[in-house]
Amino acid sequence: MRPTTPQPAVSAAQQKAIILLEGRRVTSYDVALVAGVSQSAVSRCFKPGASVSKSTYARVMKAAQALEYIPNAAARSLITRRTNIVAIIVSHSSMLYNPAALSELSQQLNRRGKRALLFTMQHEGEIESILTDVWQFQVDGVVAASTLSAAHVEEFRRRQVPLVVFNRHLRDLDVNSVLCDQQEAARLVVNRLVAAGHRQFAIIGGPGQNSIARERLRGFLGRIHELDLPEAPVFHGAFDYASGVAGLHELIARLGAVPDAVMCGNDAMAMGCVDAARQHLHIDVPSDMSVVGFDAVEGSNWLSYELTTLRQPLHKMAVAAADLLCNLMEADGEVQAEKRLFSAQFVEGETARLAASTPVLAPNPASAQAAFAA
Amino acid sequence: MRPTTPQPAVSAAQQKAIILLEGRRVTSYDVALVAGVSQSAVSRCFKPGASVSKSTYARVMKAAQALEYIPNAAARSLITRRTNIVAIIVSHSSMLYNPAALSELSQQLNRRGKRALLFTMQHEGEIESILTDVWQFQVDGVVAASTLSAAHVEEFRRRQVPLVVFNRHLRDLDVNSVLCDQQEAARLVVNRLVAAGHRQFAIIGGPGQNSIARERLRGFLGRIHELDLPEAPVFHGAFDYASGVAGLHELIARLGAVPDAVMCGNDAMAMGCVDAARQHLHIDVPSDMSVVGFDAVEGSNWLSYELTTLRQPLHKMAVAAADLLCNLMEADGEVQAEKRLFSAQFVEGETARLAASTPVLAPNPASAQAAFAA
DNA sequence: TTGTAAGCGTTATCAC
DNA sequence: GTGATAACGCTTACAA
Repeated sequence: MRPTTPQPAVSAAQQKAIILLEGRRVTSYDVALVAGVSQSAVSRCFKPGASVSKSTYARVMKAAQALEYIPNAAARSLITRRTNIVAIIVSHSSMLYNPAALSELSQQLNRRGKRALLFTMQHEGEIESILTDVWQFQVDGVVAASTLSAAHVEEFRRRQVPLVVFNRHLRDLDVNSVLCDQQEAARLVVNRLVAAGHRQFAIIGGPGQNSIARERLRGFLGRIHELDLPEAPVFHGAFDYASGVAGLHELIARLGAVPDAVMCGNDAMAMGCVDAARQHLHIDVPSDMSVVGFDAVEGSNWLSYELTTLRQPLHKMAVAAADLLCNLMEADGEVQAEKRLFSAQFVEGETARLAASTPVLAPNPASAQAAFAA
Repeated sequence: MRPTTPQPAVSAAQQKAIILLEGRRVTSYDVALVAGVSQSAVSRCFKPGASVSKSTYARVMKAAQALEYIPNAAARSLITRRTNIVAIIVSHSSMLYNPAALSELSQQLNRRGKRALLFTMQHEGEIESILTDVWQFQVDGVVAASTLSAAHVEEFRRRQVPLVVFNRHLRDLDVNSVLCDQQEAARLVVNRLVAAGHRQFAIIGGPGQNSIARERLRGFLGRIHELDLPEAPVFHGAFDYASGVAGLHELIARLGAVPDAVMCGNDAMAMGCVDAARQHLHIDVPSDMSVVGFDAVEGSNWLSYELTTLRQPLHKMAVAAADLLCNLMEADGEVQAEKRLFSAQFVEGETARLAASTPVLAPNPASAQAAFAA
């Protein structure tokens, strides 16, 4: 009774020696040689759901293991036209100030079998060279946590590369996006503070070229205007702690008085503002002045601050972005652009005087006017 | 006088229509057709330093621009055996607690024409599937900011994939690494505190499975032992703020007294410790107790903390890692493994009582003994 | 189920 | 300088 499985044509050790000698990498052809099957049989064994007999599969896998064979993704993607790579474009600053978003995104993509090619952007100008590389690498899709021009968005469409914009409001552009409603959140802050009796506001905003900062500012100012409150001075900061410190000093100088509340474009600036108030100016926060931040970053809830701030549902947003992108990649055709809008959650904290937790004023302008008319 | 340059065989618009119709991507062959040259001429135009005549180059580039042609990286790397991709393997936690390191690394690689394929690791177990993908994508090199086993390191060697380990001390492994001397830094902390009269220490360490945390702890304990100081109780935290709070409470309970100084495995825990001391236990920091952190993260120098801590030269380290990796990729052969060791810088801050800024005790054991003997 | 052979889109070699 | 032509390592009809 001799074995039904034929002896391998070449021993694994022998073939491995040859490969090492020739200085090349292990290919499916090597595995085929050792397993005594055709090269295409090897290929089929690595394709889930292909029709291969149990015995061939076993022989191939044994040979593959012996040779430490791993399929070459470049060769595969050349023919399949899929790379399993998703590009993530992210600005340097959002990486430093909001690492959680990138971390969540990468994780959600991994979970769906995609790997992330990371593009970090220092200046707006870098976007061109980044996009060139994005096209070169033939990524399956892109998540952009950065501002894109209409021309760029159009190029994505022309090249048929699925794009999801993460937490940037691209006004008037028909583009898939996942975002948190920054204006709504900012308006909510004003409403909550007004309900507790604040009237004179001051604002420490983020960088003017940052779309999130602009949306937040727009929300603050719009709501203040709607409610006919005194004009609020604005300091344009850089999203860092020092801007919060400098901002408070300048705003008080400009107002000639301590405002009822300072609303900040992010938490780092809010913490700078709180510290400047307490330690430089001996203003009691929140008794004499309220301070509100944005983002609920690591550290905002620590005992020394317990900042009143807003939390974006980053986890949900990352899941939504990954889902949306994967759907687009499946569909492969033209799909109606979709925008998924999330709401930030108010974190009461201890740096703002607040009324009962249910806001007296409704969060949207129409019903707010109704409330006033009544 | 008719033009010397022949008319294009096909107009760009025409060819573009065909491509769109066939639903394929633009290839160098399309460009060749439009430019009226051979495909290999097109290829040469995109290879820097190839020999092409001015006029051919111009015609090719014009056609390429008209068709929005970008070379396909997969096809290129199939033949050149270079992908221009470097994998960065980083643990989830170091991404959250030290985003600057990743940011610097990605930047330095970009500067050298490499793109970063990001692998984030939640649990140690994921390393296997990550490495499988690393081999698949045929990356040119890997920067690992995570612990690797000897077997993994050996696999890198077998597969001839250049590896640089970033800020992990892989004991007894012959592997290229760039790291900050955590033990030296920890010993320096003890020295500085002892010089200012502290004797009874307590330690809030990081997670036991984290190599950096272990090194720091080893440094603290080793120096305390060498100096014959009272035994220091150790609390094992999780690198987060809450561990700092809980740690201080438990350490005081265990000691039955307030220690002279608490040394922490990172800044988040140190800030938790400072807050717990000041706000829960009404211990004055630094008059009644000193607290020292590690890493000098964003926030450690804010007014509410002004933490005494240690700064790793992350920028220099990222540059060194990128340099080292690029050299390895050039060399392509066996090179003696290199370890580049950096020193952390002491940040005096305001949470520790310190003597004159020059430490009385020398930082290394040999000379310290000499000092005692004298 | 399995093997043969034709691509995928480049770069590299080598005549001309 | 330029154009054939042969790789690179894989997937996928198609035939057996």
